[in-house]
Amino acid sequence: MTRSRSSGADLSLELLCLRAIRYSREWNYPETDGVAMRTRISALFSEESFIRGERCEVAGWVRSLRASRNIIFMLLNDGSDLPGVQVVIEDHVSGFEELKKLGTGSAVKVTGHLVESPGSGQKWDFAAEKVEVAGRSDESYPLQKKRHSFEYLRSIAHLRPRSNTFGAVFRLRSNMAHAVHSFFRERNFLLVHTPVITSNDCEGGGELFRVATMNPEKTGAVGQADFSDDFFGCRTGLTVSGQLEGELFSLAFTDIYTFGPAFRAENSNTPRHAAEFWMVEPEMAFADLYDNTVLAEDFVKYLCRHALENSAEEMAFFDQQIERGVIERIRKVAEADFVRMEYSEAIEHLRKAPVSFNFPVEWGLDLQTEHERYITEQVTRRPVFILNYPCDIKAFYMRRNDDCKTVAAMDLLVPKIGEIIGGSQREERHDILSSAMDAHGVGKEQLWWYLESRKFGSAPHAGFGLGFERLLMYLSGMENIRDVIPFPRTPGNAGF
RNA sequence: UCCCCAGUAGCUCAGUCGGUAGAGCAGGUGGCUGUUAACCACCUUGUCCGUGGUUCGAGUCCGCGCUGGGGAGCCA
Repeated sequence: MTRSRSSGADLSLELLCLRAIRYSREWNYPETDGVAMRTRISALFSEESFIRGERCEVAGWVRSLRASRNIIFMLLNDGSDLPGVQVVIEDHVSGFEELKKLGTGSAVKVTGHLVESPGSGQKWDFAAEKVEVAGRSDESYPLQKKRHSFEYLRSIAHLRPRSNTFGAVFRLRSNMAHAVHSFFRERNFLLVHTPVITSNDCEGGGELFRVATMNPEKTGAVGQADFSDDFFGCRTGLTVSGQLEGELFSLAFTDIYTFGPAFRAENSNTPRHAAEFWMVEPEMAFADLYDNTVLAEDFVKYLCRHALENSAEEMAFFDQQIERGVIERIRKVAEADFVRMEYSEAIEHLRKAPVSFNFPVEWGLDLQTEHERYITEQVTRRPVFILNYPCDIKAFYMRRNDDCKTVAAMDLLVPKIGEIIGGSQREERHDILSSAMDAHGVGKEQLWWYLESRKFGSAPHAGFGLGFERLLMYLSGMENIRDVIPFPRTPGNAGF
């Protein structure tokens, strides 16, 4: 729907496209009476021809409607921006009396033009010449102009994207997904789509959802089922991570990343966990743990800057409605130098802490949420990498350090959220990886290919995983992961 | 999965000491020449989450269950 023409484009192709658009426009909108095409509301205020008052057509859903005898004010939103546009309908417009009764949520197309608004709430009005009702909204439309609780909005997930908050959240989500790709593309990382269905259920990342075509009512309990007769001929499930396959690609394309869904069948009931979520997982060959922290720091800062610059309207909304000061908080992260701290040093800080913790602090034990938040909120007061954890509390694939007590793991902790990134340098030495798999009880029969990658040109490599939804929570101030996922899956919830 | 809290009209919530159900908003009707969560008048709306118990009587007290929220664990 762009109205500007790129100069270098293939002209004949462009003409074909324009003709196709024209045909489709005539098909879809036979009564538009010479108006070029539908204009997105966000484009209305940024293009000079519309500001001069050129006639055009906007289409969207009614957010609110105020009618008096001779005039109707209709707030129209098409999802392209937060405020939408106020459509002013005067009594000469065809169907005026019927339009007065139009319900909130109705879908309408309006032909008209921008005029400067004499009112005080907005700069521009859209003066209607013609209003077509595409779809009326029933009087039971559940979204009201006043504030709803997020809990209630979750129960109407089919309609909540039409609310201000979720409009902002999902525009931010879309922008940040693009930012993830642009960050890695600028650095010449290869995007790899790792499989969603996997046969290795021992990646260390929690319970798998089973994938099968067999009918459990006929074959009995899954534990007794014979998977050799099933579709894949073996036990399969939904992936918990694309990392292992990502490593294989990094050993061919050097720098790669995956960005896709991951699934965990854990019975987690917290505001930070979902059964289906999206992960960003870069992997770099010929890179060590330090390189990994550099990439992670650049990545997080890039994403913060991107949100502030490219979702400024949404960030201003979050700052006002969701979390006061969120813009300043994100700006500080974008400018901060992240701290790098050894696990052992973190333990020392915790032992010396003038506060008491509910969980014990001792070298060899994992850091609890309360410990992580103390470090990043009280000790460093900025994002901090915790490096080189004891091997016993980390996954089998992490590289054993020379002290034989720690592995080259890293967690990035940020104020308010805690862990936002987890990663490591990978064990590239065949014999050490082999014994680590034995020690962790990881089946080599299933992961033979992973182990074998260490036989043919194995190289030092490192990578990390960033939970995309946790990033969105961090950027927006939204406090429940269910409110940054379009249709969230959590225990007992897959209804939409 | 464990601990704590909550569930009353379509939504947000009030409901006193256990005495028989309320407000605002939404919706409906009418009014209003420029509104801004419009305003004014009138009107409609209840399995008080379910279930069992205590009691002359339960929205209110007790048990169990369901759902939601917060915290913890698991983790991203």
